[in-house]
Amino acid sequence: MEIRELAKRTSVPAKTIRYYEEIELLPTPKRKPNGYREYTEVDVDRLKLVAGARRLDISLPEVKEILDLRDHNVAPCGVMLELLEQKTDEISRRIVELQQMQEDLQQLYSLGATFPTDDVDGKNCICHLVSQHAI
Amino acid sequence: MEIRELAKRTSVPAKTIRYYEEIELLPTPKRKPNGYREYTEVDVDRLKLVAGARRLDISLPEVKEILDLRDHNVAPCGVMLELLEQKTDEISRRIVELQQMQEDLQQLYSLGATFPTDDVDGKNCICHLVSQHAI
DNA sequence: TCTTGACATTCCAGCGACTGGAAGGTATAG
DNA sequence: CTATACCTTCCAGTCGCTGGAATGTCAAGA
Repeated sequence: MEIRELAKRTSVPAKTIRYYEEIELLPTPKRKPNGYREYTEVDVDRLKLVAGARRLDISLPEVKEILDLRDHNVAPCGVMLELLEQKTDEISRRIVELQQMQEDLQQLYSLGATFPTDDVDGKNCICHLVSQHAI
Repeated sequence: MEIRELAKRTSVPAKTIRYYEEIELLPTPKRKPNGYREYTEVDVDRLKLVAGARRLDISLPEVKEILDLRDHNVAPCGVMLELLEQKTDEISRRIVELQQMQEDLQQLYSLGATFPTDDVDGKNCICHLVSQHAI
């Protein structure tokens, strides 16, 4: 199949597929006589793994690690499990961060909304509150 | 004051200050006879606003918009309030996304943990689950 | 006076994960 | 014959810095 069909079957844009090839995440495919890339079911499988992992916010270097194991006939399941656990932790932390930021934003908003909105950076301007918003 | 002190007083690295100048977020400062940048309290205030906004995940183009208003003696408070509200919404959405991802990860993990970890991409491999993990 | 070290300057390159666009080739349908 | 819908390559841009090289400046200590 040509790149367009691979793109369709994996929901990965053709542009992105070429990019993955460039960074050696996907092997250089065979070419048709006209120079077009030609893919097989194996490529579909491989790219589906990449796409699934990306949806789980697994980075491309991490995906590469998994694929490299598989390419050397080493089962990557153990590494994948570890990775998923690690991602879960990362995301938990990120959620906490965002919730904190959410609180900060809302607090500033409530306070700032009581101020006049025509103050060019006086002390009663929400901009002043933002300036003072420390770490 | 020199760049080092401005950096210290705003907790913004000197490198970042030069970068902000390059993208015209900060004005080109006066130079001392030796070519070193020289800053004043006005610069401290301006940079504090930038830093505060960045901590609230407000993008540099958005910060620029705010500063441009202020530079033209237009009170940016209204725009800032809108921005904070918008950021709150964005972050809410992001939190929901991450929570969904968290669930997905945990589900895959639990299921995958029951599989053998020596399967080179058979159907009983967590990698297979990841491949099938649709949007 | 010399040297050391801690600053300063500029410029260039890289991160991550694409995405857009230009310039050109190819295949197919009307 | 042309329109269109693909394909190809290559270069540049996004965002917000950050690192590093090469070079200059300044103050303090031996």
